[in-house]
Amino acid sequence: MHVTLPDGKQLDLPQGATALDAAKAIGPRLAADALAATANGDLVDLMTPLPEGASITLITKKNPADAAPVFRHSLGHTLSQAVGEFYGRKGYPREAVKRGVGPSIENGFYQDFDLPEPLKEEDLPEIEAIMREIIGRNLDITRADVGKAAALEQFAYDPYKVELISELPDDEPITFYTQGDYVDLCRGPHFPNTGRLPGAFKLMSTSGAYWRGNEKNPILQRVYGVAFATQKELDEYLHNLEEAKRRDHRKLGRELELFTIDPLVGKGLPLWLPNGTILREELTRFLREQQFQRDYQGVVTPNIGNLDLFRTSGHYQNYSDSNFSPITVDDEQYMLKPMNCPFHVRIYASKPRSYRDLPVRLAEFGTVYRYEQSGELNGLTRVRGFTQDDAHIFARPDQLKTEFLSVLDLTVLVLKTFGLNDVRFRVGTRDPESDKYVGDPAQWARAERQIIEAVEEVGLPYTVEPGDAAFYGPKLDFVVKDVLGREWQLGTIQVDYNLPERFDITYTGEDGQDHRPVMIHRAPFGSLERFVGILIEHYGGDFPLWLAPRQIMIIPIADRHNAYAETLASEFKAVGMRVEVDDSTNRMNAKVRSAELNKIPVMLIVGDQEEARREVSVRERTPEGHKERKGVAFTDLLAELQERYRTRA
RNA sequence: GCUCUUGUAGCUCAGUGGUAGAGCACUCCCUUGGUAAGGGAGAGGUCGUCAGUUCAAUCCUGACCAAGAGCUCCA
Repeated sequence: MHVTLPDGKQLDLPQGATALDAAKAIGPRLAADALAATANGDLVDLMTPLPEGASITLITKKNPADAAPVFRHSLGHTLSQAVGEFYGRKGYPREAVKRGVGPSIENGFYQDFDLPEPLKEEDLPEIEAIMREIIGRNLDITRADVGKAAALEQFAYDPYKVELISELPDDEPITFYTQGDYVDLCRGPHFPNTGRLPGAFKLMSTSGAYWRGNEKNPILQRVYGVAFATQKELDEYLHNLEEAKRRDHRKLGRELELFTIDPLVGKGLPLWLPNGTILREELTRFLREQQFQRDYQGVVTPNIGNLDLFRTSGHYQNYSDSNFSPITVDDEQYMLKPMNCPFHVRIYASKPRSYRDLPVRLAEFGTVYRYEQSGELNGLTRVRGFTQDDAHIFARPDQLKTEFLSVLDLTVLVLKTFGLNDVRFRVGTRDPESDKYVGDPAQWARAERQIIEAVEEVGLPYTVEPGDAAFYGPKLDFVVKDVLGREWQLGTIQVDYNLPERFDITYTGEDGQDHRPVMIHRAPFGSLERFVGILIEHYGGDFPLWLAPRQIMIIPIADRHNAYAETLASEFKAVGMRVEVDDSTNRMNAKVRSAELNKIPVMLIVGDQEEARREVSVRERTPEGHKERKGVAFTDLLAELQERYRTRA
């Protein structure tokens, strides 16, 4: 057989040769340094026969990060082996530890176990130490093909492995990987020797996980680890974790008094405190302005509606699991609204519509209620009652693409305003295999095509995810990366041919006949709760001036300056800015510290010098620390801050 | 919803089978100060809730409530 090397050279090798054979054929140094390889772009290990004619590259200790999924997988095995030894030392037989799956994942690996007694977090350092011992033993990792019968016999004690093996085809060989006395059923790939595994790993946590992810199955104990090619990367990762903790919106939400969640009110039902309410109001004001420019019309609809409304829309039938139970009043049933669209459809239907009226764009900051599983609730990012920046566009089919593009444009503008420049789009399309979708497949295909055309026109990266559509139509989700590189799903745009059908809404066309409009559902923020939660973490609580709940703190140096401070404050208030005077009996240093801790972006320090000349001394928070300007004329500063607020700079 | 962990003052957290402590925040007094903590005093808790064991429970047991991590889910 032959393989092709990166420089285009062909290499002749005996049949069944592995990447290690290829490396040896090139040179002994390379063979000694090799860790893994790629064949036709896929990661492979050094022990597996290469496919005939493959283009291969070798991964060596010079670029170990390229083999990250491989060493993470091998570390997973090493974890598995270490846990076996850990229970062995406690006196359990080796059969007592049963194993689920253990793949490599982003940044690390995990392994599921069925253990004779639960593993505690305190045990992790000891297990990690055993892992390092195993690495120190320099065990060769070998690969072997075994027949199905022999495989079943070898793992007879482990029902999970038996289940996995049973499902493999009868005629194909089953691969085992062995390191020392540890053997596991595994497809690979793996490192050639435990001694080559990087030391930059750490066991992080344990948790429960259902066998094969199905909640009807037994729960296994999962151990998570992170692993990198170098200590530097591991340190960076751990530092980012710390940073994420520091920015946690639940923590900042409490410290900055943005919101609270009170068990007496109900879980998943956040209370917006005065400071958080300012954030919300600034966001809605911003979006209202943008929507006004784009000819949206505001509407307001109630929080509950007749059950028949939701029967007609299909929400009652299709989402029965995640609706709040209906409320019976007199002889009628009502439901808390899980979506605003049925109400907007009825507003559309409230009068005859001409083709000249379309598109009709109805917008509402509408609060909806969904019964999320209690384990899913999380701060502001996953709640049971939330306000969508919702709008529904009723358009003629020929207007769909223009409207869709205009919505995309608005969305990109919104995200850029918050410095969320790293955006990708996810097109959720229908899974032809599934029957959860309603409507005509031809219409689906048309809508999917139009979405993809629109996204391509905008030129931003996108992926297509079959099976990710809503039941009534394809959708486009926006996924942004925040400053820490974490991905968040924000708003969504959905094309809907179904609801107009279900509610039988029409418009009169040029031809005098009734025609069916198409609907676009869209929410650039998604929900205000979630968006604010993400913004808190994105900014780490350091909001730009226009969003900051507390914009300006005036700090009199001594209390004889309080009156002057108050006159300045009233001028800021007159132009609608949020200002306070710190007239506490603290010293100035403590006042500065307090304003810093409260992340107030602008501090104005006023003493004798400032008062005499109607000046202020400005201290502003910056990402690097702070910036001071002394002897600034107050009228200039007022104009400057007012302009920054107005332009949302 | 499931598994595990946690629940002590507004916040962060010590602690004990004999009904509780620190720091910060808060209130008051002194201090009138120049860019991240001046000093002193005081107030503040049914130790998540309800049962049980015990002479005695914040501590042990159970149930419930809530939170956290993970799994499953997300129009």
